[in-house]
Amino acid sequence: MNLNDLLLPWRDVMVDTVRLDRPDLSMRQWALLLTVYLTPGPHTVRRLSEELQVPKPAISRALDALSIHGLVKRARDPADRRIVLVQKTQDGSLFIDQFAAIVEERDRQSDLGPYYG
Amino acid sequence: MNLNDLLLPWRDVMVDTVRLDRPDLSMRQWALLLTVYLTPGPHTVRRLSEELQVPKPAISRALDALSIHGLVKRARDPADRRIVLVQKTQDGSLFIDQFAAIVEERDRQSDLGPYYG
DNA sequence: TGGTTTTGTTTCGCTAGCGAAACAAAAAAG
DNA sequence: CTTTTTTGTTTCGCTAGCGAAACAAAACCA
Repeated sequence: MNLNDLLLPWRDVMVDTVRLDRPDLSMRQWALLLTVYLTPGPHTVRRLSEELQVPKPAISRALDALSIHGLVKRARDPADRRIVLVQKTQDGSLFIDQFAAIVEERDRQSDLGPYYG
Repeated sequence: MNLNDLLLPWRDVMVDTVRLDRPDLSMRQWALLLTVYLTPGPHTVRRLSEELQVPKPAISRALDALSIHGLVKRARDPADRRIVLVQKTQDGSLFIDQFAAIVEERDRQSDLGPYYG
C-alpha cells in the first residue's frame, strides 16, 4: 500500500472538517472527544490527562470548549465528589455520527480507486 | 462496520499526534500540509484557498507556520512572479512518512481486532 | 480534630490564530 | 504610459489556547 492510498482519506476528511461551518475543534479537542466517545469509561480529568499526556488544566479547558458546543457534559461522581465524570451527550453523538459518515464516504472512495471517482 | 471499528484508528492516530512533542499543527495546518503532499500541484495560495474554502490570509499564515518548521517552502513562479508555488521539503517528506507509519500501525491494530491487541 | 493528599479549576503572562480590510507588486488591458 | 485586475502579504483589534503556579474543595489519615 503506497503513501497516497494510506493517507488520502485522512487528507480528505481533514479538509472536510476544515471546510464545514460547524465547531472547528483543535487536534487536542478531537482527540479528547473521540476518546470519550470511543473508549470505555469512566472518563475522569485525571485519566484523560494521563492517557493523552496533556496537562490537567489543558483537559479542563478543552472540556469547557466541548461543553459550550454541547458535545460533552460534566457530572460529579456522587461517590467521590472531587471526581468529574465526562459524559456523552445527544448532540455529541450526532456530531460523531456525522464525522463517521465523512470517514466512511472517504474510505469508500479511496477503496474504489481513482478510476471510479 | 460499526462506529468503533471505523473511528478507533482515527482516535488512536489523533491521540498519538497530540502526545508527540513534534510540531503540533492545527487541523487547518494538517489539511494544508497533506494537500500539498498528496494532491497534484502546482499548489498556489489562491488554489489552496479555494480548495480548502479558507480565506487567503489564513493560508498565508498557515504557510508561515509550516515554513518555520521546515515542512514546506515557498517559491515564486518565474513565469508569473505574483504567484507563489508551495513546495515539498525533505523534512516535510520525513514528517509525512512518520505520520503514515502511525496510521499504518493503527490501521493494522484495528484490522487484527481487540483480541489480538 | 487538624494536617495531608487527591482532584479539578482558575489565574497569570504570553503566543498563535482569526476575519476583514488595507496594502504592495506584478501582470494585463486599454 | 496609465488604469485595472490579479495575487499574495500585512495590519488591525480581538479571541482562544498554552504551561506553570496558585487555588479550592473533598476525602483521607492519624
